[in-house]
Amino acid sequence: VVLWNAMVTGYAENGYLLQAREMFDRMPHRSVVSWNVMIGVYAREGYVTAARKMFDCMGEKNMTSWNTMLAGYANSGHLNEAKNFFDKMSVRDLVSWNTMLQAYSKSGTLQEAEMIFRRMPQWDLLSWTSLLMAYAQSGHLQRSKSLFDSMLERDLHVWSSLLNGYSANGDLGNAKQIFDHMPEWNAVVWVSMITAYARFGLTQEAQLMFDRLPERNIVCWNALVEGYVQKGEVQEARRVFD
RNA sequence: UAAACCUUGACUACA
Repeated sequence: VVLWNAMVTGYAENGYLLQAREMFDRMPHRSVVSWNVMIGVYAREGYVTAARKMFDCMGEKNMTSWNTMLAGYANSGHLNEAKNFFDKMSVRDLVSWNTMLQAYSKSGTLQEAEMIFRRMPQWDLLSWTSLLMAYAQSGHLQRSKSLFDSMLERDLHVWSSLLNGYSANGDLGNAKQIFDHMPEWNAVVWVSMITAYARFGLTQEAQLMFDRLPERNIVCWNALVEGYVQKGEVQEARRVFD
């Protein structure tokens, strides 16, 4: 059964939704995980209704089944369904709470996010990061900063969320400072920084950043080109593009 | 048997 599950997952991850389903149907025996996989697959591909059907059809459910379905609603923008579903859950673990918290953070409803955060029985790094994100995205930069300062554990996601709050709100000075104080960098934070410069017209700063990039992926290039385009420096954009 | 399969977090654009 484990091997079958792995196969189904493998098909789905490579975009072969139909083959995944066919595999699932052909399985001689299905475990809870098999059903969970299919629910996740459908939800991720945007077929939330199909996912829900599977969820209702399956017999024994575990925590992951509920969380997968919840995430399906949350990540496809069905915030109300997510909330209803969440309220119906008789048992909620940290993942359930984090999923709901992130859904609210992403949707910019800061108050709901805070409410969830307060109601949670426990927190982990993801919970704190999500709240930080909620503050950052809604422009409450001082709050995100003090939250950051109170955090003992900080991984790249935490740094990146803080940085992105500054850059998205045009506080380039602080963004740069955070960037310079980071213990390590990856493509995401570079792009965040480049985008910020580009968006606010500092194309030469963006270019400088870009030149310092250790590794460049397509997203980095897009960010730089976009900056030139927005400023109307079409020939520069073209140069980069070529 | 804390060994193999499933669920939650950061960046650009496009859609």
